[in-house]
Amino acid sequence: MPKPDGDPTVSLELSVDRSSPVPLYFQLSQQLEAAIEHGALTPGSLLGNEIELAARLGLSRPTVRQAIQSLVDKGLLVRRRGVGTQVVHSQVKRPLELSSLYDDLEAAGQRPATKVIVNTLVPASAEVAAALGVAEDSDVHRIERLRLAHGEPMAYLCNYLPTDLLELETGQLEATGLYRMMRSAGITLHSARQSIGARGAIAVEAERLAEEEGAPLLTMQRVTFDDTGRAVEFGTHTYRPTRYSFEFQLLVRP
Amino acid sequence: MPKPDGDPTVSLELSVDRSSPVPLYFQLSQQLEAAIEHGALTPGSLLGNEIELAARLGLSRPTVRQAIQSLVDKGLLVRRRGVGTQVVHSQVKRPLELSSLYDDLEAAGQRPATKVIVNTLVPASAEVAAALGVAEDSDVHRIERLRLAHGEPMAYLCNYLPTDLLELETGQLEATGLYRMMRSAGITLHSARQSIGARGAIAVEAERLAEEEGAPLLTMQRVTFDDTGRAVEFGTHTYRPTRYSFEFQLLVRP
DNA sequence: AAGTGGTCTAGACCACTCG
DNA sequence: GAGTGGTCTAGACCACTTG
Repeated sequence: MPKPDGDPTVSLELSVDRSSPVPLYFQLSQQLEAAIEHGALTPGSLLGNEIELAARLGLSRPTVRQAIQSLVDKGLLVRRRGVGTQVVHSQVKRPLELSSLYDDLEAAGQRPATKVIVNTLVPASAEVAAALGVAEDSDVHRIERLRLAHGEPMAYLCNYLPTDLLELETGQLEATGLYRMMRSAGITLHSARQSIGARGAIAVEAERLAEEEGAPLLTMQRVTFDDTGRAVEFGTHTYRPTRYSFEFQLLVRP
Repeated sequence: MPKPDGDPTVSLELSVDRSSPVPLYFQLSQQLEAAIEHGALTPGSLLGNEIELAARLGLSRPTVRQAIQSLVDKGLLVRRRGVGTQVVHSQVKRPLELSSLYDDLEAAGQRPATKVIVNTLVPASAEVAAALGVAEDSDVHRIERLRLAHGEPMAYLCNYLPTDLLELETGQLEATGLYRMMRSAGITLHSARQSIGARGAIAVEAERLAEEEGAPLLTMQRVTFDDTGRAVEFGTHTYRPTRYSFEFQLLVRP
């Protein structure tokens, strides 16, 4: 009698606090995620059916489904009709979900060291104006930062921002990071349009990054939008490929 | 009396077919997406409240919510409590969602021309064995392909696959593409772990891509997993950065 | 105060998978 | 045939935003 994979029962300590302001489905999904993360729910194991799980927790089935669905969307669980819900077993799960690509978005500037080289207002070039959706030659913030790791330059970041969004203090930029500052200013980030490429370093880039002219560089351009569709940031970044690469996990949409 | 933005009413032809096997929420989300795409729902316009929409269509509110939620997940709509549901206005919406990164996953090989250079079995190296989760020196498929655009080489793709998954006919590979073949073989793709970087071309790479030695190349490595967590493909790709870059849209998770 | 989305319930029937 | 997830209903109360 071959078991499907792992343990079909769930003898897990799950409970919800109805007096908490945290939604019930969210409490459940957090507990399940934690159980997966620290191994209480092993890869391939079945979760037990939704009805029984709902009964055990005193929840309705839709609430339990909502919790499970959020983990399916994260790629941690897989549902199969007629079979059940299983924990995905993918090698190296945790550390790879939020990696550099998103990390840049989430915690830009959080790295060991970031040095602000330029923080000024400039008239928008045609390219910048088009990206940010502002008038050409109107003033925009221009920030240039050097990111260091272990004392070595890793990346050179050049960003443009509209002037009416937030204050950009150099000290805070180095301590807090750009994206965190935008969030604190009440900006709700929604999406970003990215382009990743490569090219040989021109003289000034080579000097900034302690490379030689013509050395391969990894490049990234990004325009970030808030939830009203307004462009809130345009960035042109160059990375030393020996020190940095983009690593991330991609979920295939069903 | 300043309107929030756009038209707060929805005078749209929406209807569902209850005799169809297509789920009601999916019928609705498709119609809404189509309306957004061809401009019937303009960016910034409000969708009208869920209750009224449900009543108008003869659906329950949860069903309408499910339809709306799927479009929120795609980044096409934004919900604000106390306000309503609005169409996001982001510049260039359609063509950028499925771009090269996913395109590679979805339709690899669909490009103007793909030439299969190598299609053979080889013993797995340590790196390949680790990526695919097979024993070292056990046989694996090795495929090398040259991708051309307008007669010029654009990328060189080297892929490894376990032997027990599918047949790999060279003709079909050139006509259909690797990912399509995997799907046809009943493999449900789930996620991929990617790494994008850059480096100078070594001699053999330079020759393949008609570049010079040391020229900057864009590189991508990927391991793809099916929904059981099994590694189904490992690929090492090199791109000519003057002909190819990775472009994609990133949604910020709430 | 009115209107919106956010959450939740307690059922129901169906489609699919598997033994 | 038994068990699973997939879909759907008709309500309910709450939290938040806005005028």
